[in-house]
Amino acid sequence: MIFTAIRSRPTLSEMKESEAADPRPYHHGDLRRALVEAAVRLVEADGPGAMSLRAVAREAGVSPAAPYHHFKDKSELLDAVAHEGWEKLDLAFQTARDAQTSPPDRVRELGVAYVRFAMTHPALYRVMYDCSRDKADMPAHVRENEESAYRRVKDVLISAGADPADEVGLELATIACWCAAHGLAEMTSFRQFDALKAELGGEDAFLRGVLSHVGVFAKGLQR
Amino acid sequence: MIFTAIRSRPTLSEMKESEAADPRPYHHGDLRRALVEAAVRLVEADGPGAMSLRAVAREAGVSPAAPYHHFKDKSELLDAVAHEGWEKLDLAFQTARDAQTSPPDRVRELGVAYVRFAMTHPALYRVMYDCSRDKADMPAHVRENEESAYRRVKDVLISAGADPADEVGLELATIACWCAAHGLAEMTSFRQFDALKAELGGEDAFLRGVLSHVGVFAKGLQR
DNA sequence: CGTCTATCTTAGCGCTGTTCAAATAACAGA
DNA sequence: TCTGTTATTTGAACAGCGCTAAGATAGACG
Repeated sequence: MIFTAIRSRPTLSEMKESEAADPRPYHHGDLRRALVEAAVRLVEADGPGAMSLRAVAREAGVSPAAPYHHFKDKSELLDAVAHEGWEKLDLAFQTARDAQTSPPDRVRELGVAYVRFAMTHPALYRVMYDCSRDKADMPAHVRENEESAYRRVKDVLISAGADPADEVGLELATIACWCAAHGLAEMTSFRQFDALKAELGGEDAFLRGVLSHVGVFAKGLQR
Repeated sequence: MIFTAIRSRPTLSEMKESEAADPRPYHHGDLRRALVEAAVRLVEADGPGAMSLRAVAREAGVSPAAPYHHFKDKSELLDAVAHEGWEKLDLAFQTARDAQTSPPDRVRELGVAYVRFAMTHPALYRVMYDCSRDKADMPAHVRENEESAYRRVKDVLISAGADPADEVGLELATIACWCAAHGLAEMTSFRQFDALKAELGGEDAFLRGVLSHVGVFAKGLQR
């Protein structure tokens, strides 16, 4: 068997003492994890379109049918990829929030961090949004991460002076934040703006320039 | 031949007196047009993912290979679909611009019209953006329409009081407008916000509430 | 009328997502 | 340690996809 050669991984008994997290790694060790990692690798390398289930299986060194015992669908695998993405985004958010900046600036820098994330992981970012958009029946764990990032924006807004009592206003402001950042994230890749970026002296200046038109980014919160 | 039965269309000689626009309609009448229309129909009906070239050919009543004499690629057909979309959007913009509203409100209403378009034609809207995003080598006619819509936003901003001399500022404001509207367009489909929409008394109120956080939408232009 | 060219078809390649029965590896209990 | 059960993986197969190549056909043009 080719397989025993590939699997230079811990056996079940060995795994149990290191990390007994997931149900049970069998033949492969932890194929589910391996598949997600391979998928992320392929998506980031060649774009979401190039990520076929068969290619992922190939990358992981298993047969084309193997993934179907860990994901009912291709879309379920993509959900897992998106999940990974939301976790990375949340990490970027934490870093931005903890940076040494005044609360109002912190709001804007959160926006910049968001857009920067989208630019650093464009394909992953696209998968994240396609997953969120396509399904009314969004899987719980994706929704969870998405809401966690959403809440983080809201928290920064509050710390920047938003009134937590004005629930509706706060909600609208958070959405406006997110909309502007998401919109900007999808636009920055357009070559059209290269000249403008140069004129402003770099990409960050461009981002800040656009975001400063959004009230909450520009001057904290006052409705 | 099945074919002669399907073709109850003007022959070449008949066409020449009505509209001699495109190179030459041969066997089918004007297959190129028929394919684009079929494609738009399929996209709007079943989403962009369901639009296969073969399905389009089937819908138009021709063989799977026929489209390749009018489009070198599937992506080229999608470009044509996107083109159709940008034209529709531009039409919606004209209507919004000509409505009886004060210039500052006109800016916001342009945003609302944009988002409404995206909600009315969600699949078409997605095709439009996927086309714009995917290619650095965006086909000229798509880019053209895109820029026409972009310019329309800028014009409304000027008519609302923006300083045409401040080119950079105007550009940034236009982009901010577009970003917020595009971001909002992609978010409104999220079920998450249904409660909030209800609380605000409808979708339009929700849209205006979010857009009012963007400086240019809220109060015309002052930088 | 014959020739020519654009248009369309038929057939086929390799790829995809997905299903199914059969094989295999790990575990549980004797 | 052997046995049966179950989770995991494979191999083969299906329909559908984008796309190509070669041949048929219909209209345009001399």
